[in-house]
Amino acid sequence: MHFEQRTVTCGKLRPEHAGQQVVLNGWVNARRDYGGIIFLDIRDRDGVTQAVVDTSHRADLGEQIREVRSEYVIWVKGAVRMRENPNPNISTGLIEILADDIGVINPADVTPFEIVDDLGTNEELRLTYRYLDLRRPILQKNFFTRNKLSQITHRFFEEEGFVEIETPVLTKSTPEGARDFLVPSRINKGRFYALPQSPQLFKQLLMVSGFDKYMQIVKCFRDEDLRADRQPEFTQIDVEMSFITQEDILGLTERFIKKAWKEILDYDVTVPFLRMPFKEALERYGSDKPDLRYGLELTNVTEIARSSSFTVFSESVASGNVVMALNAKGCATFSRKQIDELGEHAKKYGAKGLPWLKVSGSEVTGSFVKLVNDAERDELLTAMNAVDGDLLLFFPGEWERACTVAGALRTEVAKRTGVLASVAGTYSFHWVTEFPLLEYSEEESRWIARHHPFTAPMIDDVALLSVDPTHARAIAHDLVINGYEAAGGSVRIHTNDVQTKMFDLLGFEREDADAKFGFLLNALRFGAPPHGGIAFGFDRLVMLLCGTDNIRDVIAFPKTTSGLSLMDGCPSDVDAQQLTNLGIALSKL
RNA sequence: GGGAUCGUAGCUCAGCUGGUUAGAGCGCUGCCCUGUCAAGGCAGAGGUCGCGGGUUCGAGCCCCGUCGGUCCCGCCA
Repeated sequence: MHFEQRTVTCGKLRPEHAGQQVVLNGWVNARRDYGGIIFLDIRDRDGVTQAVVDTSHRADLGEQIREVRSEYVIWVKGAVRMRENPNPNISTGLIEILADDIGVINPADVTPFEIVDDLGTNEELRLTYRYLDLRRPILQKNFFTRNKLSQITHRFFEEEGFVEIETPVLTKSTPEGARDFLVPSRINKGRFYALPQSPQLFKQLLMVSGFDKYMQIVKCFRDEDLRADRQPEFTQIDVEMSFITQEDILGLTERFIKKAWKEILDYDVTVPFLRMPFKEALERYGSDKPDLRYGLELTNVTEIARSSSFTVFSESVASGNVVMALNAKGCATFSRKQIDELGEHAKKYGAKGLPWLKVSGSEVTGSFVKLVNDAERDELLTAMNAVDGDLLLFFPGEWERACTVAGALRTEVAKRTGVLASVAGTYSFHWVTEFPLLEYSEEESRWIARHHPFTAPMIDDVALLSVDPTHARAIAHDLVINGYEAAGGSVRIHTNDVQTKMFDLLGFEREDADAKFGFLLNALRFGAPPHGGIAFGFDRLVMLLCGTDNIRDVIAFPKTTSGLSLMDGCPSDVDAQQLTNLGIALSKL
């Protein structure tokens, strides 16, 4: 079809262009037809410009655009002129194009949903027609932000002396950590590549090679269940550096985040970030990635509970557990039903119940108020700074579990009371450090690495490894932004003997460790420099910068929470011949 | 692996304790209209109530199964 090529995009024209002859190309955003005069809003990625077809100006044009409807691709030629009635809502609202000529480049069927920003359409349909969903300006904006962060990242790390090196996508399956996506090998039947969960070992090997400072914006793959902020394939900014201490990694990260927030949001980030040991984060906020934009801190009331006449408390403490507590400020107005809902929420996180007290005027009521004497009751109130109107929630249980449940309720209370909404548009950045190196897996009856098995223990805690591994801390660091784990990393083990010891501790037989990680253990024998690094969740950073809590809003073609792509229908069946070539037979499902 | 919730017109939804011909707004189609930008007026088309089975005289509604979306727990070194 004939079309005249644009001379300008749809967001550029301003009053100073009045009188100029221009050509626009784009999609019809809206048609407003008055018979003798027809308005067409033309949209491209740059904006929207109004074109006017005036039949008193060109009598034939009305017929020419008779069929033109929303989402037709058209061209319009005409002169820029000032509007009689300006539209303050769009950047080109002061001007319009008086059409001298106009033509259809490509017609469009009626779209399954309207291409507007405030769309109520369900995500299922949007993902099926993702290419139409992506026409919406609000979504396009996210991808311009994503691109901007990508460019800033490359620029920043290059200026800091980093070299970007690509690591393999077809790699070796490793037993620790997330489930791998497997790729069958045709040439080596019965054997499989794994898609990388992260380039962890490769970047460490690059340090052994002497590249000193490596970075990569890289796709990673984890075959685990999805969430609002988790996709099976996602993008990381992967960073590793040599001859450094943890301080160097934290400092570098702070400079990077400060630059990104400044350039994209013109937001001044204060550095250095607050640092909080893992234990403190759990104890005060009930999470290893707490949202510090608001308070609502927890209180540990274990010592008061120890001698409580409320046996749920005293027996919990007697068995070595704790009692954590949350003062839900101003929530005494919650109905019995609302408190029950909080109880249900607590149960999801493994709580058995949710003891509570309510302070209304001089009266204290609650689920266990009759079981404790006034002195103990007042002691609890004092410890928690309770005043009239407060609702107090209690969480007896094993320390980490109790803290986690309390933390989940802290978030829930912040949501319900509007505290969370009140901090929208603000940011809190902090480090969580001193993570436990190991945790005991009841399921596997062995120690497993909390971060990963290549994380170095804190110098002070090396001696603990052989006597009290539970309390050994790692030189690890998570960057938390608004309650999201935005980045995580560590200083790595760089000697063969410590790495061997670590594998011993994790219950690997020597032969087994050699078979799985022998290449790393070998590399550490040939002069590995001390090194460490960090990996940023690129998609999550973009989410935060775009102000969305849905990771699918910043990934062009995402999967649903069951791992399907509704648009192209993957994963899909394959031909029997393909399976034969790979030496694969499917068992009955 | 588990829990919650949703699926009715192209879209967003309503549809009572099961009861005649399943409704509304937007969109769509046609006509009218020269200053709108959520245009307006008039008229009209459009439904296998996700799918399969069951209960019942009768099912959008109840039961069982199944597919799919979303959110969460487990999981995510």
